[in-house]
Amino acid sequence: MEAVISKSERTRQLIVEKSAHLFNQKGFAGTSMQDIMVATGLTKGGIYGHFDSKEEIALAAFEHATSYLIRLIADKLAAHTSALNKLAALISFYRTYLFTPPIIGGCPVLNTSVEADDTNPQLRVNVVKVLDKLHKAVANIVKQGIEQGEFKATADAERFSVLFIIMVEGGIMVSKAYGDTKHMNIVLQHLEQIIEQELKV
Amino acid sequence: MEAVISKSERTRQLIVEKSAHLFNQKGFAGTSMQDIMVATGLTKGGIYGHFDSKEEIALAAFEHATSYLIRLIADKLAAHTSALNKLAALISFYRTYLFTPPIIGGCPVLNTSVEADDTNPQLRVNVVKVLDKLHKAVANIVKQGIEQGEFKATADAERFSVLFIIMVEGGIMVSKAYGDTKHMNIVLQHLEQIIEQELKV
DNA sequence: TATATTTTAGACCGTTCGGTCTTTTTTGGG
DNA sequence: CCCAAAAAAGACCGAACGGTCTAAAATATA
Repeated sequence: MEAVISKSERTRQLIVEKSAHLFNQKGFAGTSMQDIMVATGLTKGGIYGHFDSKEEIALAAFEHATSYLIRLIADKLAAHTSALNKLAALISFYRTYLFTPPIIGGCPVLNTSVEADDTNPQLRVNVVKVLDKLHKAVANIVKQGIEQGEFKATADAERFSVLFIIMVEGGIMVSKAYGDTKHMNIVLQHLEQIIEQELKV
Repeated sequence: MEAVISKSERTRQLIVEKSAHLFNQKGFAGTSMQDIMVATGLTKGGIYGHFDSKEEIALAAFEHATSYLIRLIADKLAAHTSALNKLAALISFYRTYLFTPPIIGGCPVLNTSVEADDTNPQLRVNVVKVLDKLHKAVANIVKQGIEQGEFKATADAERFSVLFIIMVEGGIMVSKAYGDTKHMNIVLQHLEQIIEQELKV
């Protein structure tokens, strides 16, 4: 039973994909329907046949961008069974993040959060949901590491996860501003140090 | 020789102050001249008599917001001579940051950086300049601490400063998204731990 | 291949955008 | 208090905004 993708569905995905990159670079307010028309090669009618508003496109684009990122990360993690290796894979993922960003324009969670937190409650809620997912994913790795005897029983999974996310997001922001991965590397190296000193048995 | 502030200068400052808050909450693209007109109580003519474009207002607003923040921080630091106390004052400053943000809408450096890095080269350059100032300020405290014998001679001032800025900015972003200072507190507590373990003699 | 249905084109809508310009008002030095 | 200079008002501009709607084209089913 192969999933037959209708023309409509393909067009919808095209709009979502192209918009995700636009919103990630120029923001919601900074992206016009004209931009989306040019990027997709569609006209107004072609776009509004699939979405009721620009806002609806933005929500779908954020969902697309973040679920894609989460899938990428999940794939990286699935390649390892050791918690230590999983964390190493995560760090390696973010080390190449700025060189080859999966979605152009940096981190959609960071970008959307900063733009939406004071202006778009719906998007803000969705940002929090993604942050929660990431948080649980990292914390679960640590918990698993404890169970597997790789990490100290006293290791604080929640705390490490919060530090991890904050450092990665902060690192992306600063490195992107400078256009230099130096800062990102420093922070990732520090995370490795925390793993070594605070987590590992 | 008292500085006599002309009417013109007072109006200009009003525009800059009000705009700084608007841009910090809604972003550059998300703030309209109409918004600025309402916030200042001025009309188009009154505003464009002082600035040539919305962009020029944004540049002045960013300069205003960041120099105000830097002044606030400098004041906090000036109250102490010990490097340890200076760092403690800095951490205390950011602990209350989210409760009582000096400029509504979070951190102007974070907000402007995220919006401008792909869209506004001029603003991006100014963001980097402010980040450099902050970086040097923090690094200098550590260097001073080394000279004063408070910190280990091997302490890496540059590295600590990078970590400090990244953690604070990341912490603001995440805490603001959640609407909860929990994450900010975790990261600040971790910074205290770094000071304790890596800097202090 | 005929045809009902779905999808897309693109003209069109009212509104708002950033910005200009002339007129009126306010300011402040003499 | 006068009056030249400075500042602010607000009507106005063309362009761009998000969104609608009908006609045309493409699609999918029988």
